[in-house]
Amino acid sequence: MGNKGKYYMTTAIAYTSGKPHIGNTYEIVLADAIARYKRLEGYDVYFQTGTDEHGQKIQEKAEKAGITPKAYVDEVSGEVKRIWDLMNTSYDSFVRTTDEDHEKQVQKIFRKLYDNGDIYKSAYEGLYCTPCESFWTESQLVDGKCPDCGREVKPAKEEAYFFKMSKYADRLIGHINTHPEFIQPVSRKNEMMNNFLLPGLQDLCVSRTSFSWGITVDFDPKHVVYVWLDALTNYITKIGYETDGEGTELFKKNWPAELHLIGKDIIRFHTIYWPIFLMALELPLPKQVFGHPWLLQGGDKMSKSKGNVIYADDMAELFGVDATRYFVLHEMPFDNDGIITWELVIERFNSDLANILGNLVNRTVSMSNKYFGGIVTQTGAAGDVDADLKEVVTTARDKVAAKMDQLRVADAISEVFAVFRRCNKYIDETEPWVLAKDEAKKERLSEVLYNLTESIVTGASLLSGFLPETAEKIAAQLGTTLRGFDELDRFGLYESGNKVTEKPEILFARLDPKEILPKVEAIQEAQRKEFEAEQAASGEPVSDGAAKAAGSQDSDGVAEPDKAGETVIDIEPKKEITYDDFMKMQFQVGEIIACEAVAKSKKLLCSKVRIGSQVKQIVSGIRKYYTPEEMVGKKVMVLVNLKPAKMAGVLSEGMLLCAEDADGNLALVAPEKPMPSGAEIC
RNA sequence: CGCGGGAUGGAGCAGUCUGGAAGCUCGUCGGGCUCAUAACCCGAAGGUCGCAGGUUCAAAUCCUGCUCCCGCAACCA
Repeated sequence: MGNKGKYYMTTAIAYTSGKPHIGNTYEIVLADAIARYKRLEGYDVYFQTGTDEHGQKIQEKAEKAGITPKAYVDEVSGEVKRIWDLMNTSYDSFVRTTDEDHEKQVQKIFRKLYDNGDIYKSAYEGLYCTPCESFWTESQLVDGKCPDCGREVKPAKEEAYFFKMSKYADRLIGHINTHPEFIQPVSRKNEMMNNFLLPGLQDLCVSRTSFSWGITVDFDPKHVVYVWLDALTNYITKIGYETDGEGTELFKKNWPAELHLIGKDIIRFHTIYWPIFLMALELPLPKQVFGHPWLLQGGDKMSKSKGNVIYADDMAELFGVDATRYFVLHEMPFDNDGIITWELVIERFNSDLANILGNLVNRTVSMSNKYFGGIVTQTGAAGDVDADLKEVVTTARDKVAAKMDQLRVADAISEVFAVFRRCNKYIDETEPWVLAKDEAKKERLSEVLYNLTESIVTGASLLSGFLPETAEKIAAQLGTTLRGFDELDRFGLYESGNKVTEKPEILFARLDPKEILPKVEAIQEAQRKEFEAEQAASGEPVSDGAAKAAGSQDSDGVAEPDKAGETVIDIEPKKEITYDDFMKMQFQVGEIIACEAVAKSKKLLCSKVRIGSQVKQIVSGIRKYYTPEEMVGKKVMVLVNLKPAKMAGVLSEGMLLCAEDADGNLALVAPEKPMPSGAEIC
């Protein structure tokens, strides 16, 4: 295999806030398919992935679970790695941003940029939401309130370090314009240019003081390095970049990267901030950044509480690893989001893997055994249809290569299957079972089976980057090994007289949706239970909660639900309040005199509530649990003096109080004995 | 007017940049075949390319306006 040079590629590092679902897993499978393919082509590939483990969110999650942030990320990072390994991904390096060498180097990078004057100390001014501990800009606010929680924000100031983005903007614009391949797909390039670069870049805040779980700024320890300077730099630190030296051989060999593979949501950071950081460090820029689309769950948003999250390990258990890889690779279009449902997975499995591929291998091997005792011999007894078969087979490699060069992996895999489809057609055209009845046509029959076997070996070799295990299995069944890239445009390399396996193993047994879907239901049920258990666990006292939270993360999605505490749930305790705080809130009994669904919303009901002599309009997110009809006439507990707000365009002047269980099911709270409308609740 | 993405036969998508006979996979129906996992092969039906205008010899494709879905982004008063 000729060496075509080095190929350094990375994925985004996965944020360790929870177990990655199939949408997250897509990226690593896509990356692996590219890495394996590039190796097949003859590149010296270095493939890096890993986990991003710092930040406020993780600090909070760890606190909630009652464990240290490090223990929390160890757990989740392990889970990520487990799934990456399960999916048979051939990464060369799995990095963690909590690795000591990375942290050290990030500190040095931060200092270097500061010493160079690219980073300066200033203050972050903005509108601050105290409960959310977040800054917002004027434009992010919803109705002048925090977009996360809807509460009031107030102007605030936080000391922070900033990076002078504007200094490098012109250079970056120049680079993007002269390197049209830099941002892929190209539609993203325009988005970046028009929305961010051309209007003028704002300086980027690169430190935080509001939380501590991060890499400390060593010369100003109350700051931690904010995510982008921490996370993006893994691409250089973990191959051995040194701020004050040449770096390791690995670094010198591999930087700049050929490809950063990322989700479309973080294109901005990889095509604007990251290149600018590199310019500031006087390093060359990566060759290409590809922002892939997302794999979305059909219809509903994925949510653990609904039990409809699809995880790679559940899929692998039901369908196998290669089938899971096949689905995500095949179903994902190039620049639109893909859709995944269990039904679609079953359909694809049956139609492509079982029918077209598995059955082809099976029938071919069976015929060789039946007619020639498994011996495949090239006799030279050619037929009219052979030429077209050979044409399809020997040109497939370059078609796949053309698609892969554009990173159109789904199209590339379709090109491989075109070979298998052609083989099935070839069987029909040549009718081996007819040839077998005529002793005089024995040589032709042998040639037909040889051509088929040869074609399948080529197809399997092309498939090896996408479905590595299956490709190996096919080669083994045909009594041979997979071919190198240089051999794939030739025909007739299968050794004549070779013997195929006597007992062909079914590669993909057809699936009956009636059998699979109940299993899916069981998985979803287990997921809901697990979610409940986690909710319960996170409210537990610290000592107990730690064990439970860790344990639940360990599970593979079909964990036993927590059987204890059937009807009891604990929630996260809030801060103690004073009696005065309590007295600020006015609760009264209200009678619902009319109620209707809010047209623009799926969840909201709009009620007219009589409270004493006045009537208030109150919007509540309880449509799932109450019909408008059954609401009318109820006497319920109302928080009366809540500041009115608009929801889905409808004004709401108070709040109906509900009890909520771990699943989020709601029940209205009502006085236990009849009370008049307007009665104070105190 | 927050930003962005989408709307193409029953389902999922390509085609739109660079205008020039509506295509792919699945499903349905009909036929063929029996080596094979009720698989395979052939054929057919099925589409006002979201709506309304405009540009053009010609529009799914370009322009303008509109409607509906979705994401950013909320399991929500």
